[in-house]
Amino acid sequence: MTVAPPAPPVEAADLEAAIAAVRDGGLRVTTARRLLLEALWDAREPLSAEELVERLESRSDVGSVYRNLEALERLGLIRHMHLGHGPGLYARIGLGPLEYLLCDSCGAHLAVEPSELDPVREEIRERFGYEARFGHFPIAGLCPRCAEGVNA
Amino acid sequence: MTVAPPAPPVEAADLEAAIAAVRDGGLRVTTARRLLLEALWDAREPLSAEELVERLESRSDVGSVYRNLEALERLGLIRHMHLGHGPGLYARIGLGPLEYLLCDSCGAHLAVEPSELDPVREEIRERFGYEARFGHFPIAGLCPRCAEGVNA
DNA sequence: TTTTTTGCAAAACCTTTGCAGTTGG
DNA sequence: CCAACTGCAAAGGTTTTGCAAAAAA
Repeated sequence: MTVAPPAPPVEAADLEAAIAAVRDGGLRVTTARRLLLEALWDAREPLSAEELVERLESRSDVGSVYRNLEALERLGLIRHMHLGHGPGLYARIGLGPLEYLLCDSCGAHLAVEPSELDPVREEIRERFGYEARFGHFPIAGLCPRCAEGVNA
Repeated sequence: MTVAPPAPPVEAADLEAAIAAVRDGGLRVTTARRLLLEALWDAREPLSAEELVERLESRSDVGSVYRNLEALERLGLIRHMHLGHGPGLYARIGLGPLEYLLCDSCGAHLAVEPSELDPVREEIRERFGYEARFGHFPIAGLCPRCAEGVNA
């Protein structure tokens, strides 16, 4: 699981477009890849490699899934994120809001449009020169509910 | 490795104070714990469990080190953070700046005082109600150098 | 003595890799 | 046909856990 997306993201409109992008990328369109793409394009939220394997009903294996996830990410068709501890989660580019806030205490996470975080990003850019991105590692902290509670 | 510090942080002024805090916390002051505390109090930067074991010169083992790190964190004497992939890093409360910005591309990280991030935190609190903390999971993105480069 | 803690070893969890056989183009 | 890809199985890195022996109070 590499850290930075090695290619500019590509939002494939649908499964067909994604398959075409695989072919255009010089990769072969195999059964394992087609099924993985289907699972990713059907998903309503980011999924772990293991969850994806389950959805493949043993028509592929973990090793191949990881290799293919990496390949698809290199093509810029999908991305992965780390919402707290636990396995990395994968999603097609274009699935829902793209950036996250995570609660360290209860694990809840809030998905938001990047534009909503632009003021925050701007503040960070001005002060530190960093171009912050919260789609891979989220903003961590306490959600409103937990911030009320006993927790510090 | 739990996510949220289960006790209010305690800045132990020195090793003696830390040892006292362990005793006051109802835990026994064992050789393994004393050595671990020494390593943590000698450290100039956050260390992984494995690095700590090395510094213990086989006078303790990984299992005990993890158990004791968890215990010390529960007491609020130390904390841990995740700077990118790789092992978690542990540091005594009070060691250097407390919050981080991490570069997704080159892995460099910038440690800053919490007060420097207060405006950012404020922005986030106003918009989302989250109380953001960047001492456990850092702000991720691109550092000034990498933001210049080819990388997106 | 009693309870906590240790060291060791095994396992759990997530991910990567080597390899020989299979498949897409 | 042949390079790319697959499934399997083994291993890698990090962290957790069971247990009998050891040590703290």
